[in-house]
Amino acid sequence: MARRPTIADVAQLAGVSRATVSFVLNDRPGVAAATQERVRAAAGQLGWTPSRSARALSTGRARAVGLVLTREPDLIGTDPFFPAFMAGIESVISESGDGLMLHVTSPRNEMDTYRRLVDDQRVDGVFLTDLRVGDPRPELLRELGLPAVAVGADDGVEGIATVNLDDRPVVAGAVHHLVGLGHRHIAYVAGPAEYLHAQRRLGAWRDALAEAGLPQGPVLPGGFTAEGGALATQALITRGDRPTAIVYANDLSATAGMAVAQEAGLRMPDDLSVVGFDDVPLASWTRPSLTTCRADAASWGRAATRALIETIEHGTTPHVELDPAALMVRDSTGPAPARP
Amino acid sequence: MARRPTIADVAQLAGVSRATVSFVLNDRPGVAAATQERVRAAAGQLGWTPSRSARALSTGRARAVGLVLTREPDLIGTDPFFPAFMAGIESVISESGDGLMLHVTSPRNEMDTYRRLVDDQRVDGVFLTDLRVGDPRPELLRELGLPAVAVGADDGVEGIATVNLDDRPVVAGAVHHLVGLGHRHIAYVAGPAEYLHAQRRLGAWRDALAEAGLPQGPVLPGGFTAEGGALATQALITRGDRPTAIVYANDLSATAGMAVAQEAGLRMPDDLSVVGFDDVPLASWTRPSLTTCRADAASWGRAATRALIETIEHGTTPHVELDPAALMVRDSTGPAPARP
DNA sequence: TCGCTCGTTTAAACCGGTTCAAACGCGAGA
DNA sequence: TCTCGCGTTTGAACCGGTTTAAACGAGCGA
Repeated sequence: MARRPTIADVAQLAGVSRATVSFVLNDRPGVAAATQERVRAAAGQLGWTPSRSARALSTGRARAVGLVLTREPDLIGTDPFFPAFMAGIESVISESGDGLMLHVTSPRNEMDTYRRLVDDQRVDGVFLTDLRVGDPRPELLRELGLPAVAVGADDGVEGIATVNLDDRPVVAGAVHHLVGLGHRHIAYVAGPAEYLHAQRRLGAWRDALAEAGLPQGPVLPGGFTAEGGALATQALITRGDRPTAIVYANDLSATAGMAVAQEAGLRMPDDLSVVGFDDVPLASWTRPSLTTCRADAASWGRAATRALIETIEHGTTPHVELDPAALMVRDSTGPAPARP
Repeated sequence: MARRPTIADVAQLAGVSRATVSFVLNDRPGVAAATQERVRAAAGQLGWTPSRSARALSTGRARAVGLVLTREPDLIGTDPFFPAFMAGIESVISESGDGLMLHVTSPRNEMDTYRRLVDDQRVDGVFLTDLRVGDPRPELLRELGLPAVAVGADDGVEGIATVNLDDRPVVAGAVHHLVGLGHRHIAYVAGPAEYLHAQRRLGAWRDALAEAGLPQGPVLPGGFTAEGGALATQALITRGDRPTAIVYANDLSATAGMAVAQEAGLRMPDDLSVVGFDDVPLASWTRPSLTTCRADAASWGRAATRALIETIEHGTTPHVELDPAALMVRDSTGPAPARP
């Protein structure tokens, strides 16, 4: 009696068949207006909500999308992208009452996680983030037939929707900003080479320097981590030809780099200019505040979700290009020091 | 033909009934060893995975847990707790092949989100985080009959499992640390008063001061935000009786506070000592590095998940107490300045 | 009045599992 | 030889929806 009402209860109360109730629920044409009214009233009176599992079973759709967050356990929480990205996803799927299945996994288990996602049929599609060079996932998903949208990939991925934000303009903008301030010797602290987006940012930096007619500065790995940024910075500032500016692949590296430089007695931006990437919440509150690049992760999430839904429902694979990131100029960049 | 195999296919191949296959799948006793073997072989040969939705429909269990992340849209991403917490959840549920449904919502829509979670029967239980004073959610969930575990609540919540970490020892430890350094005038920049955990940290600070025989220092709201921390700090350092140490409710406020203090010409820790809370990844890379309190969010996630599963499966409501947070002493705290 | 549409409604099969009462086969005891 | 008991297996109902082909009934033209 405290049992949830089923479609049969509604049908009986409304004096129609279950099929009719189902038709009304899915507003299918061909049901008389008066009947619709009766069914709706009955459903309302009983407080009936159709059972997800039953619908999933007969329609074959889970009405949920999946996000796999692959990180080494100790790096979880260092990435400012995901919370906002997830908020963007949610804002779109909640319109249709769909859900988000989240899986946090380590790189070792990543492929298994995707396989299980498919086997379990718990999601109708997945987001593919942090694409890597030679990434096996697009192939795997196409093979398994699971709709997917690649986030931050240009449209090179065959048969998979993509949502991309071109980092090049903003990286170029950062370099121009530095060049305009008189910098001629600009270094780069890169993210892990396996990531496509890390590669693209590095390439953009290279191109921007070339375009400005400047020599390629040194490139050191920073691994997107604080420790990596610190080590790279240490190496850079103790070189014979110390750069006057460093562009970092993310804010975490940049902030750690600033700490190391300050420790070494360098003043910023007087002795050294620093540019980050991400615009983490703390970026405006470091000393000096950090000049960095801000991408709108929530709108990535929204766009990616719309593209994914389109793939799921119509089998099309749209390629969406987002508004470029913005350069947030703060106090960590300033005029290049006079040449000694 | 490219159709997924069903239990019927396995049954046919193994030469048994569907019921038998089901028994083997759920390792129910009463199936001859040889038969089990045949069924397993058949399932393996066909690559059969039972359909989640079908199981969900007949067992009434969704095999997933829900996490609702309630934040103002612009504060998403400032909280270091959740990613690690989610990783902890995942590490437990993935053992049993369960899933995590994530919902990011704003405070306005929070109750609706919980209701929908229940109506949809998409989860077997939920985590209740960020409990507030007079929180309506425990009552709602008990009423709706959805198993839940309250995270960071003492066992006052009737009929709901709790997982708690007592902040008091570490806050007391921080105060003792400051007192030992000679500080007598210690201020507090608090989190939003509606949160239970913010209240408890504040209370712990009060008690620790009282225990040390010191007067209550000023308490200002920081709202867990950088801006709030900055404003509060500004107010504190321009007071007549400027405190020599400030304890902040979280690292975000503390870091912004340090920036403001430095801006005002104060040196840390010489003129002012600062203590944060959370130990965000950047805490060791601010200048000076931040003395703060570290709780192990991943182990919260694990403990909370185990408690939730216990509630779901046995109807019991365990109350788990976690290891207290640890004080990470860094460079932002030092001897109190000599009284002018 | 008969036959035909056309709009509306429905019975029944189906999705792919779980579960329970009943049937089955076989060896032991009477 | 017959019965009983036990371990094993199964048929059939069930979970709560969706879907399709067919039935229904009212209106209309011939």
